[in-house]
Amino acid sequence: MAWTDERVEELKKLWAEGQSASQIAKQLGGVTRNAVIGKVHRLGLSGRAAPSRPARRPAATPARTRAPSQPAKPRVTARTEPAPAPKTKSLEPAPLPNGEFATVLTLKDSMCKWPIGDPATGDFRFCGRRSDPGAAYCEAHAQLAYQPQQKRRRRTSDANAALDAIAATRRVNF
DNA sequence: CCCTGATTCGC
DNA sequence: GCGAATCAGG
Repeated sequence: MAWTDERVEELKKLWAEGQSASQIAKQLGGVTRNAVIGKVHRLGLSGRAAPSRPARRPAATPARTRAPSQPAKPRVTARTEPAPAPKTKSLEPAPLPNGEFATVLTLKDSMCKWPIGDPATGDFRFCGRRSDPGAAYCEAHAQLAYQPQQKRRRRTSDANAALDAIAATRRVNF
């Protein structure tokens, strides 16, 4: 497509109306928005009302130095920090027989060993509820721990918190 | 990721 | 002169 007088006029009109380059390109057809922008600049009509974004330019930008041979653009994208903190919520409170919470020292074989809390911050204990001797967890936690593949499709936030706690425990004890 | 205009430069 | 590629930013 060539820039005939008519097309140029249409371009001027649409540009004056505040249409974006891509919109104009679409209406004119046969050209890309880049073509439109390029033409607009050549015609010397860049600035407009400001229908879209003002977006000020540093002007003196190193600009692009056409580098077809350039391997690739390193451009490091802001990295997201790993994990702030385990921060486990005690979804499953840890009741206790006497007045203390079950700790690694008081944990009995017949107690639920479901970890609760963050070992790193000290507020950590085990569920401690009754569990079948030899069984790792109480009935409630056993259900959380041993979920059928099918139902595990979507973990509950409780289960996730618990798993986090387990991971944290291992980090500390090993 | 969508979009915007701005710029450079091979054609 | 043209416009793809690229940039910088919303």
